[in-house]
Amino acid sequence: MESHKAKRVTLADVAEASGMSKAAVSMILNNKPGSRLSAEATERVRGVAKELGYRPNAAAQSLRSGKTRTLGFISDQVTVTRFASEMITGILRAAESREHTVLIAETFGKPEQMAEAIKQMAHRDVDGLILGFMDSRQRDLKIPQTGLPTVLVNGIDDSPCTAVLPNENESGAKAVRHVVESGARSVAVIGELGSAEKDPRTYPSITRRFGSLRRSLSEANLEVLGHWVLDDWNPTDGYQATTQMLSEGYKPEAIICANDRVAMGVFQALAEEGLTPGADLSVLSFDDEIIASYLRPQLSSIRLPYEEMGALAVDLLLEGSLEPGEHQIDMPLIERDSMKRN
Amino acid sequence: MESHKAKRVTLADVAEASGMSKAAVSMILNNKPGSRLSAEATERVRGVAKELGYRPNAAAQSLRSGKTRTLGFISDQVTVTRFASEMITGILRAAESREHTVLIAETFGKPEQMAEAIKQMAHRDVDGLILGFMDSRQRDLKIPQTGLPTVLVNGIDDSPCTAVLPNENESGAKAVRHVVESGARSVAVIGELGSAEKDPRTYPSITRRFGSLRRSLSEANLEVLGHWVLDDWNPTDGYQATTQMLSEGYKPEAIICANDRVAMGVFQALAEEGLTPGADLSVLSFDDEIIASYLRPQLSSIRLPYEEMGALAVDLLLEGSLEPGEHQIDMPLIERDSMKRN
DNA sequence: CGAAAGCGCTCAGCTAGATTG
DNA sequence: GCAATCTAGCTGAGCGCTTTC
Repeated sequence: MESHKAKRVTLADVAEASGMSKAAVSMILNNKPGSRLSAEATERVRGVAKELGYRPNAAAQSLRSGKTRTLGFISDQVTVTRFASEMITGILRAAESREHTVLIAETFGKPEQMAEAIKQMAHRDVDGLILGFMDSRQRDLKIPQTGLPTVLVNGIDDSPCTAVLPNENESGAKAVRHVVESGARSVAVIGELGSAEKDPRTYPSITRRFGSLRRSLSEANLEVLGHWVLDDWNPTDGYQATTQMLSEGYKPEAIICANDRVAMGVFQALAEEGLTPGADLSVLSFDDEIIASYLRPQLSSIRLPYEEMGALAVDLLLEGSLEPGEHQIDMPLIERDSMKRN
Repeated sequence: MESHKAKRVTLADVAEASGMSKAAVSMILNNKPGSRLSAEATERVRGVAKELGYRPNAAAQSLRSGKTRTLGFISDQVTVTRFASEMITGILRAAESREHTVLIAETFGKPEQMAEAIKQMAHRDVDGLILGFMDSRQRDLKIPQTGLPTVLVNGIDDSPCTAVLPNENESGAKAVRHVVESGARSVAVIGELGSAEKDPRTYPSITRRFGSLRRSLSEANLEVLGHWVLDDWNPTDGYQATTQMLSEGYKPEAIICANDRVAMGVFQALAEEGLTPGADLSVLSFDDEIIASYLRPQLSSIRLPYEEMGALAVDLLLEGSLEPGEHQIDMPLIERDSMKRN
């Protein structure tokens, strides 16, 4: 008679069924080096294990070994943009290839929940911790000092730590170069953020993006028709700025937008004036959100490489090379149809 | 002399430091009912635990208790739309309020990886499993029979199981009602999917959405100016269908779009003809993706309630009420500015 | 290749002393 | 004065696994 509860198969069951000791079975199933077990026994144990449907108990393994083969990912917000999703994908891919699983938590945009989330992860004894910041405006991360190996993604902190960031220090230069190569002679920049640059720590990405842009613009052989400063980066903002620019008589051959959402607004304003990106003028943007490919024509954009960033964070954690410092990842230019070839 | 490795504080340490037994400390820290320990002792133990920075070892607890307080979430794809993110958010919120953490995995769109992912979760002994399907076209889920309590979100399977779905059986009716109430006399439906309805199991949502639409349309006092069947649901498809419709001379007072991406294309085509949604005619859509609020004017849409779906899945799992069957969640109408008031 | 010792924790069961009838 | 009952806590076994010896 079987017991009522289909008890889970344990190492001991396999050992008994195969006439071996638990130790031997353990060694075989983990193919430990240094063990000299007969091929015949190895074969037999493997067979029995499979037949019985043996599955090691992770809790027991962790308890014994002190390693959980688990990574923790805490996001300030699993937002609505593609960014969180791609970061998760990158993390999952990298973690899987190293045979780790990932625990996920979110602070729901409330910084004070960070400590709680980290405590949860510590309780779970994750082997490493990834802190992802979607809303990169956040400041004063208040990262509790656990002993956990930690890497920040898309965020920086005052305390020395390992961080992975997009290479915004080059992104503006890349944009300008692309515009120059397209043959445009004049350019307008739409979307500089009014408050953003007051505190570089608050908006590191934004500050760097525009810093790079401005430096490159001043060196390039381009007539700069002005910067339009916005309060926010939504389509409406881009729409209004563009409408105003057009009404003031400016006719730039190229427009560089702060991001794709403002570019969407730019497209709308342009359309109302009968202007078509890619044909009448060039539009280039940053981020490469999903809407970039929805626009007509499709928008060329300099991509935020979140998936790569997530993957790198995992590699850093599992490679053990955690000296404090920044790792910058190239932002690739995604060429689509919004640039006019002159 | 302290040992070199700052050994982690265990229950035994707290017990010793407070002059109690491990059992007593365990009871106190877990405030077990039925135990009658002096208030004084309770106080003292709590104090010592905090002072020492005691943190229970989750692996040991799991091993002993057989419960991991962990839920597994496997997604077929952590896509680029808002859906996966919202589902995760819902799951995280619900799980947190019940003091569970969540392990996440993805099949990267490869159905054959589902078995592997589930095995991972089983190995980790999750207390429950949530299978999320973003790409609801998937068929033949091939869910390995683990003994794990499982709920499907946005997917159905041949085997009897608990599933959470959006209430698409009413979504079409809701749309038609809203159009009728707006005072429109004629309507066009853009975006019926050619292949979708051949197999209701393959696209349950789509099939139901259009089933509901068609039933309601036939009962409503509306002139139906035709259904435009599309191959896919991207902006380009909506754009082309609308352009063609307009060129054939149709002038519906309202357009119902299969989803927001299609609606985006519809907006583009309308704009080219000088037609403004909300002023010249009504446009209503489904899903309420992020782009719905980016469009000009903002798009009214019947929302896919992914966050609620995720949360319900958790509740179901943790409540233990897992009879096979479907739980349908209302799809709320998000009113914005694309409906013309007649 | 086996025996045995735990990893840190929880749970059922026990006990020593204080209070009652 | 003594058995019965409480009070307040302790003991020990063992979860399933890995790792000396």
